[in-house]
Amino acid sequence: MAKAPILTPQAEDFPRWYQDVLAKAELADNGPVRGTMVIRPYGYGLWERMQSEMDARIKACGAENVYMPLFIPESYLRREAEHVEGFSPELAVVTHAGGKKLDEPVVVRPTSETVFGEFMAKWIQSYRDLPLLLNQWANVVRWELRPRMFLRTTEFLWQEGHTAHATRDDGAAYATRILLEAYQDFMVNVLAMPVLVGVKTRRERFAGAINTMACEAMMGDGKALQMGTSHELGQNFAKAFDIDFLDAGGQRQLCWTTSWGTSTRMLGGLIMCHGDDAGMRVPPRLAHVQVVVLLVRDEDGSGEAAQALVDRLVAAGVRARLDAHTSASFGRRATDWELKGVPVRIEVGPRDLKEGKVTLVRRDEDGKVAVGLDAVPAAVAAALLGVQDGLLAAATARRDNRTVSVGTIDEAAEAAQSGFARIRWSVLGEQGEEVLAAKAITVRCLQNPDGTIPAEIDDEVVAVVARAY
RNA sequence: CGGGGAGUAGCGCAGCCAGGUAGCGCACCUGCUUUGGGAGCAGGUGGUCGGGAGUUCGAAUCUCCCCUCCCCGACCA
Repeated sequence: MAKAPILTPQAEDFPRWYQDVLAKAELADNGPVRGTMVIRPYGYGLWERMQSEMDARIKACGAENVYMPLFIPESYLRREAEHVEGFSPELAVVTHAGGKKLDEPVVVRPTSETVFGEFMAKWIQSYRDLPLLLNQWANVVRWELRPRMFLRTTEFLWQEGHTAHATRDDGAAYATRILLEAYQDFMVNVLAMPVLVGVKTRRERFAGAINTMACEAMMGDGKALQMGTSHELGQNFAKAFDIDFLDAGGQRQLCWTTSWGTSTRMLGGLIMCHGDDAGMRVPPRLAHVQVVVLLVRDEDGSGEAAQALVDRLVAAGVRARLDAHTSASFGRRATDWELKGVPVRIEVGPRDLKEGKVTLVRRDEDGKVAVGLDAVPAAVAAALLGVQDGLLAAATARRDNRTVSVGTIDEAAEAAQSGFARIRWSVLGEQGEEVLAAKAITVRCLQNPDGTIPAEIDDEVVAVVARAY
């Protein structure tokens, strides 16, 4: 008798599939306040790995971590006109505290450009203080009208970097460096997501920025997800917060600032990029559980053998975990680990052990292979590399198969129903962008024909358009 | 805010029209048999039926008021 599928099949209802994965892989629950979420241990473990990998890359780019307060005076937001206009509709404002009405309302940070601006102004006096490269890991709140778990929640976790530079070129170079060396490198090499990089159109630009760059990924249903952004803020915030310095010639000058962020949204992107009808598929370099050793049944010393195998793998630097819950059936446990997307599973039972073997299964492929006990560490290492490459190759193939180059706006609208469309920006233009926006299609980024970030918007520049989350 | 639905066990739902003191599936607990692909059988735990008022001998069910949530449209990491 055919069993009902564990998850709603992707082809039947992709959003429903996504919700099913969140619940069945024990990633997150809805919080009690609309738009909030409770991140469960398995989901949070993935976020911690993301933090760890991203943090190392950010520090390699020279930035240091700080912590700024959750509460911001409302007046700060008002100092930068575009910024307040962009964010005021989604602010959470505290008007009462300590049992009385506050003289000045306090906003819960939606992002921290303003507080960083205020304090960078204090800390920067001389050109010798530049560049000032700061980052923080924090929660922020934006009162979203239509929340979606991980993708758009009222409160989310992120890192936000804020830097100040002596020249426009230096700021632009740093914003680009973060986008490429921290963000793109992490997304491609750890998350196995082949993100596109490019600049945003004026319509899609961050509130208060003079240039916004982004990493854009394609999800399993062909829609786009912005995975991270890096902004040149010009001198807008420097003007608003008096971030200035004395240059080598003793002249007072305004700084050029940047900001850049990636969030728990990446977790949603990871699920929708690699997941299949059996659940998540977590790339090994990210996975906090890279290998699960599944004890089939505890007989004839198989329990001890499984534990010894886990110990050997851990000693070899593999993030391995033992599943010895033999009170649950084999099939149930195998299914549960597949839902969680653990890259490699090793099945240990008396039948194979009798021949000195165990069974190895890759999450990204069908089929199992028998491996001699002594050969397990090498086989695991090879399998982990294989899954990492396999996931990136599959995501890249899908992105390329579902991206078409078109010559007209109508063709772009048609192509964006199932994937990405590439159209010359000189053909589309801001008017064409409005036409597509009416059909819920947006310009995800502008690129050079070879996929690099354009230094200037010339006739060669290509717009990548798609429906987006 | 505009339009459409729904609130009954942890989750998913039936019961409501034709009032009689709450039921099904999953989950959970106990026992036995199982365990190499979502176990089976038996027994069991768990609900002031979103809140309040009213009608009635009696309300999940009928009436009124309130609250909340979800889905579809305009913003966003």
